[in-house]
Amino acid sequence: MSPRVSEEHLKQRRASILKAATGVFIEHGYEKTTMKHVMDAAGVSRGGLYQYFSNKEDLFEAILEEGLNEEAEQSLASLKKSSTSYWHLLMQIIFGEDATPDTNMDPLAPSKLEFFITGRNDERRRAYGERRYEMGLKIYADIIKEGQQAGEFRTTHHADTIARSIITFIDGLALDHAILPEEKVRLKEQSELFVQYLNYALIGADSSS
Amino acid sequence: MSPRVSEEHLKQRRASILKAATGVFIEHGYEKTTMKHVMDAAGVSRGGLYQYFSNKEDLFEAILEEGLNEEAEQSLASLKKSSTSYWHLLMQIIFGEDATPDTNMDPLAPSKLEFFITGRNDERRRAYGERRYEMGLKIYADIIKEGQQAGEFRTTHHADTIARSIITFIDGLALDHAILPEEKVRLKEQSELFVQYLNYALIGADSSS
DNA sequence: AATAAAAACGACATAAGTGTCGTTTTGGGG
DNA sequence: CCCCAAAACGACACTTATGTCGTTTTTATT
Repeated sequence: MSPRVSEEHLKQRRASILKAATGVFIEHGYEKTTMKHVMDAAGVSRGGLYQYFSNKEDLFEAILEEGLNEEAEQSLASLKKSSTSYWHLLMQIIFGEDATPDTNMDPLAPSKLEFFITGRNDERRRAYGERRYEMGLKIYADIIKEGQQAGEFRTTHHADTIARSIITFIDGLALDHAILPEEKVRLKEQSELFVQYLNYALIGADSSS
Repeated sequence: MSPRVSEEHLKQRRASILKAATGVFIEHGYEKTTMKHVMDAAGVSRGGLYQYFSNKEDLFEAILEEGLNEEAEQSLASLKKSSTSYWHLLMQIIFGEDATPDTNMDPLAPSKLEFFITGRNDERRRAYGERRYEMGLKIYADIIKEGQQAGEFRTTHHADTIARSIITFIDGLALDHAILPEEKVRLKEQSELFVQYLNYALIGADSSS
């Protein structure tokens, strides 16, 4: 009675599968990728793959979960550097470290949209999507509320409504970006305009930065 | 040599299939519906169905095309009643006849999103999506430009960028609405906030209507 | 080295959907 | 009333993906 098998290097294998799978999902999208694709990309057999993940949905959720952890860390890190202002903090969370609209997007975003849209009639998937939405919503809403309490943001609008609008806008951009070629979306211009919008809703002045 | 078969009642059958298919797509979404579903819903045999539509994609595009015609008519009709103002016209096109944000959404919208997202790697589908995007864009952009030329709208922003943002916002709402339950999206509140901003961006005043 | 637990493998049985094609039915013209 | 083109049918062959399961290979412990 001793754990005769390998140790925590199961983690490595699992991670390697997850990494390969991520690449596959990025390339083919959620619906179109098959376990075969993942097997080939990860260099693992059918049985081997199923030992770690019982199906595609399970696999994809594992990837989502990973991303969630990273995000959580990052936003926490940002929060700690929030010395400047709530506005800057908000920009950081939306646009990343440099707090400025750029042309980068999560390459997995299209697959995520697929995952939730095509699964919208599935009880479980729907509930999962809602949980994630709530989490994202809370992050934005909390900051806005704090900013309002600190007097930095005006209280003309409900923090909640504005937070929802942020998500809606980001989702819209992700969607358009998934479907249309780079040139047609104009990520940067639209983001800048959106920042102005936020500035208008939160501060009221006309200088966005 | 005489057209021995039925006459324009082919149209009726085609229309009836299309109608049934629309219902199926609304219920199951694009990816999940099968030709079998449509066959059953339309009360037509496999061979019969394939006589009218060579596959699911063909079928769905036929539905899209139908909608496009209706839209074109409607927006044209609206255009003719544009006596009031460009602002009102814009609101009408975005929110429909009564020009006010409500809670209604195209029930087929989720399936449309699916169709274009899952097909984003398909040359043909992608091109089709882009064409539709351009069409929508043009409608908004033209009105905004006209409004600017007429002096009703200010020219602070490119009409094009604003038009793109309108589409992005609508897409975002459609996406969230597809995934989340009614209560969580807050269609109305979000739309009202967006309208306020549009008003601000196009006119500058703070009274939205 | 021996060994045993379990990790990895891959063939297989199953399931589901697709598009075709030969046959049957139908309806309008002769 | 007959006829035949084509409309409608539905069985079929094919394809593709899934998840399981008995077998083989590792690998850490003894």
